Amino acid sequence: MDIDDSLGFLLNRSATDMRAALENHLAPYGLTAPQWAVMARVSHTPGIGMTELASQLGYDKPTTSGIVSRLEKRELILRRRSNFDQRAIELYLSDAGKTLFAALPALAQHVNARAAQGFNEGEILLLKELLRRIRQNFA
Amino acid sequence: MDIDDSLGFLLNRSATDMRAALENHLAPYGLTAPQWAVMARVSHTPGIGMTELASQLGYDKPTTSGIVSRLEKRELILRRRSNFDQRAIELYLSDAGKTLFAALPALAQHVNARAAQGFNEGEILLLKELLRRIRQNFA
DNA sequence: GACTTTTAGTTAGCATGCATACAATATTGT
DNA sequence: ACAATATTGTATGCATGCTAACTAAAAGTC
Repeated sequence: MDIDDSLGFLLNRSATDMRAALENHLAPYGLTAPQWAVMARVSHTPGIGMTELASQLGYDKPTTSGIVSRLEKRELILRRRSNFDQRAIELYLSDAGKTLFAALPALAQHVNARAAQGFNEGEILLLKELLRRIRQNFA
Repeated sequence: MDIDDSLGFLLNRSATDMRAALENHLAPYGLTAPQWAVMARVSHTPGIGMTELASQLGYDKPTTSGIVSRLEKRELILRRRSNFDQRAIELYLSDAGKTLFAALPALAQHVNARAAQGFNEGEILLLKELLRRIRQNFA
């Protein structure tokens, strides 16, 4: 049995390929895919906390904290202490972060469209459904 | 649109989940998934070179070289200079490596079976086919 | 044969991602 | 009120996985 016939290999490679395509578009802006994902979530939900952000991204907290720290160092994102819970922080895009994020073309759509080349609508939905079931089996 | 509805997210997460399950089984042996994959390939093709190994695994050469180095440090794998090409190396499992690899239960099958729980044969084949087409779109 | 180009592999640097351990604050139980 | 517990976030260490830059040896060109 050939290695590139295994489900794990195919999942790994297709995920990596798709991510690489995304990062190709992000490179001119100096962003990585996870950084872009963080900015997208914070842009969508200003004031989001670290735990909720990590949960939405599917990362653990240390990973998410690290990505946020690198974005903070570039002054694209702000950590603010919550007034209601001294442990919690609220995340916001800085003005520079908002400007940069607004300047990004519709990257996700573009990469998704490329991934879906040659597929019909039903096939994509089916693929997503199968992937969700795979995840369920490991939950 | 929810983030966990995107194809990229689903691919990434299902690949990570499956890999985590594999590493769960590998942990008692002190191996990671890529390390196991390297040992499996070298076991299958003794004397394989670094470039060919990297190609089969879908990694680049520096990544593969690093994984091999960590296995070599644990004396599970051997780097031998080729007699025909002074640049090339040939990879072999050490005796300890062979013993360890032989002691591993049929991990891939086990994890694959778990991933495929609730799927019929056709669905798995279809999923693999869809993933191959995704990869083609980014090739 | 000398020169150029390829090819095999490593080194260095960076950003994930993970597990573990920790500090600080909130919450709960009594 | 106060001790035990849970929760929020960070620090650390490690193994990927990538790009870019490099060395050494082989192959092609003239």
